[in-house]
Amino acid sequence: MSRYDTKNIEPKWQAAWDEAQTFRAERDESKPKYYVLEMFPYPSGRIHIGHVRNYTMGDVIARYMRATGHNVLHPMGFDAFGMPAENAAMASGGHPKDWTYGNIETMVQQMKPLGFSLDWSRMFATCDPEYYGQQQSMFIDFMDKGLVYRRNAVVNWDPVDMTVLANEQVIDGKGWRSGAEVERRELTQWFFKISDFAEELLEAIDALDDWPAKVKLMQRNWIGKSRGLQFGFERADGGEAIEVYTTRPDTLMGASFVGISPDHPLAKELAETNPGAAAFRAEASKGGTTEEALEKAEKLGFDTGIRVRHPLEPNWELPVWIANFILMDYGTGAIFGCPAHDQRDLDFCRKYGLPVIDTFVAAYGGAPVGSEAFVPPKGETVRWLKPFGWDETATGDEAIDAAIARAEAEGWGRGVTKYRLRDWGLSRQRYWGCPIPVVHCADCGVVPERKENLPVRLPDDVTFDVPGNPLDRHPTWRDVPCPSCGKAAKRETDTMDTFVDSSWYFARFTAPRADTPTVMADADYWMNVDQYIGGIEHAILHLLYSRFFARAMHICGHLPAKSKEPFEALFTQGMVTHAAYSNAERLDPNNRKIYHFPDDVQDDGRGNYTLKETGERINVEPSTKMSKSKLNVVDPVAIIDQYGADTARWFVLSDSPPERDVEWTAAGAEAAFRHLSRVHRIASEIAEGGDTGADDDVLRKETHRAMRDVTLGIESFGFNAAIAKLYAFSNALSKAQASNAARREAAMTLALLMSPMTPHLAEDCWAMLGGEGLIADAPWPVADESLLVEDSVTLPIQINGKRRSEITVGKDVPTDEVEKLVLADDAVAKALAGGQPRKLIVVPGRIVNVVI
RNA sequence: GCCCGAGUGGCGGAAUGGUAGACGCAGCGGACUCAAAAUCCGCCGAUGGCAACAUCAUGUCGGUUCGAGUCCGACCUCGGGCACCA
Repeated sequence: MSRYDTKNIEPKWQAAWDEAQTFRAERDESKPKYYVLEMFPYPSGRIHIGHVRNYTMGDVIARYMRATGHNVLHPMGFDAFGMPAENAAMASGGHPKDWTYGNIETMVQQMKPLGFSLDWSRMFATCDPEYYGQQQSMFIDFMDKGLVYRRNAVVNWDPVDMTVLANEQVIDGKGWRSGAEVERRELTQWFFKISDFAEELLEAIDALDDWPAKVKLMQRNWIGKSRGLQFGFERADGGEAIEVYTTRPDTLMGASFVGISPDHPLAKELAETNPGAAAFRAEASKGGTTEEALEKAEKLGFDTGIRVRHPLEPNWELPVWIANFILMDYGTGAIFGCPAHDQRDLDFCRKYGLPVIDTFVAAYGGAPVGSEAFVPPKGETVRWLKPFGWDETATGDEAIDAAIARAEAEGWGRGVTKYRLRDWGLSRQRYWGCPIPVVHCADCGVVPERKENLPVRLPDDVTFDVPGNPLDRHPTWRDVPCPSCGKAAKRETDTMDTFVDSSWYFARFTAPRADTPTVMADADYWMNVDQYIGGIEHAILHLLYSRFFARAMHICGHLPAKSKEPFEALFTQGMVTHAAYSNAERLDPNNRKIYHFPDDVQDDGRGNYTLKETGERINVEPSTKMSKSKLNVVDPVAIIDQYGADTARWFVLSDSPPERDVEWTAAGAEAAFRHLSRVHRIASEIAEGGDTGADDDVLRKETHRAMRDVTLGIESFGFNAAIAKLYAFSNALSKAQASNAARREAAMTLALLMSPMTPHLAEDCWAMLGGEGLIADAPWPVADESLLVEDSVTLPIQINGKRRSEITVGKDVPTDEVEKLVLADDAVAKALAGGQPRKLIVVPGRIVNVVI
């Protein structure tokens, strides 16, 4: 009998697939195409067990689709630009390019033993000049179509290192290296006009039938369409009116101040002459730029002394405050505050002694606002104290419409639709990214590079010994002639956000070596991505940017119209977690937890854990996100070495539903290996021949049920459920009392059904059992419906909703027959005690409920 | 702070509004063995009971329904995102 020797089996079948070029994707009009894509990895240095899970899911789909007659495209690449490469260069002195390509090489070598059905011939990295050069070419196309512009925007500025910081480099408002308090500073930056597409991106979500509802909801909320009133507050001093936007114009009679952003033009103007305003602006500029930082910061205000007139009551004057919580990017950068119906405004008014005016109360028994603002849903009917154009009782929505109607009728305001979605700032003041292909000329202004000069390559001779962007201080790269007039000019030194790189890689995979961004015939054949798989953390930005990019590419002729929504179906998978073990007896000198490697911890079998070396007690933190600092990272390379790739693949799919997190456990991996060994043993026993009985029909029914259940599991992304059925089928097969022919047929079916998950094992079993050719080329088994039909069905009987008995009836017994049988049942008769049921519910084929 | 999810035995989880706990892990018992490993067989939510069985049980509290893990409302805890991490 042959042994389940993964170190021999797995490389053997990988070589066989390579030899036959099984997974090479070529256009073939005779078959339906299927494009399956997993979000490509960042080349961090080693593959992670989370990658194994992500790519295994994609591989199951890819292999299943191949088996069901599709021409499958399943490519792989690397999202290779980004900060870690520069950080590594700063930390250990190498070059980001060497670091990145070295990591890619390592990761490819780690991925190949996993046996994914990838077309490696299409691989690229976004830092390849052949890729980013095409991206630069598209950037110029986007410029031509008016999809790109420059304006000022705020960045995190480290005043000590004199450099721009990413949000993750700002820790508690301070620069990660310098420790200096971060400032918000304006810089001229490049933007994509994604906001022009806000309505289209919102509406098109409705048609994304195979996207998770939660992702669609998050995107809708992110785009944030709102209807409100825009109007100007006339200034008492005759200065220029202050335009405000509000989604609650119905609360106008409760206004107690007008607030403007510290970045509002009026605030800037005041700061020039008013030292108090200047000081407040400086104070408000401290801290990071994230919305979270702004929201959580203490709400501060500065009374400008300016007064404005209330639009409905000209004698009513409101103070104008500069407030640090008002965003210049949203609406007009100015609001009116209504403390009675907005908690933030209420806190602000209580703090600065501004009045609180109720405009509506609950429909019945409403009390005035105290320390909590009254903010009912807009659809709820409330009683108005100060209506202006609607009834005393009305909903918020009705009042909002009426307020807008009155403002428009009287000519002092207009209803407008706004979106929360802001334009996409793509400038990064960093080296390791795609250079923005423009030149700044004193005479011609901003001039795009000539396409024949693309790619604008990153220079190799750079150093990272001082903070800041090396491109800025690289004279021979930076100083170039103007592409238009030829005079001395300077290259743009900003590079592109790495989200740009990942916003079109899926399209590039359809023609990865082309000397244009895409080739229409290839894009038209392979697009769209039929199944996209990745982490929920990309639910908003990456996916929204990609949806925008696909539209922009279509406008520039790089994608067909059907690809405006490039991802037909989306699946968001969970993380792989692992218990972390922290020392329960001591902390490190900084009062932080001390973690230990799983191998250094021992378990007494009763839930008590100790450190092997010292016997110290250990706290187990289950299901913890893997991280180097917690020493709970599982290395796929070690798992493959110990158990083989198929065990790793099987385990990451088996233990949890794919959209949820899965916890890696050593015992679970061991169990997976034992099961795969068992399947191999069963197949090899059957291959040796011999009958165990004559119940062929029983086994055949089991076999076809397995076909149905596993197929359903794969198609619905219920991989864990499919695997549970495969366990059950394996058990049935090993116990089957049947002829060798029937067992061989069942075992071959088992191999076929397992082949998407454990392809090497499946090939080996297939070969042992006399299967023809590669199982990777074999068609998917289809269940025979006639073998799935059950002759009789067991119905549970509930009495008042609690299960009390059951009856078994033929599958076609009519409902009135079932009722009679139920009433004759001992438990039912006893419960009825001679009386009649109040109600008798028969759900055919499912359940019976007797209501007494 | 705002937006979106998730909570079921000792553990991972299963369950088109219809028998809660499939399948796996751990544990317990047994077979095989000189012994062990491997393998095979059985038991396995809690409480009470010899048992039949009964009661409780899907984060908490309420609601809809003949029937709720599943639908609705509120809350608690954990996780993802918040526009320069990828």
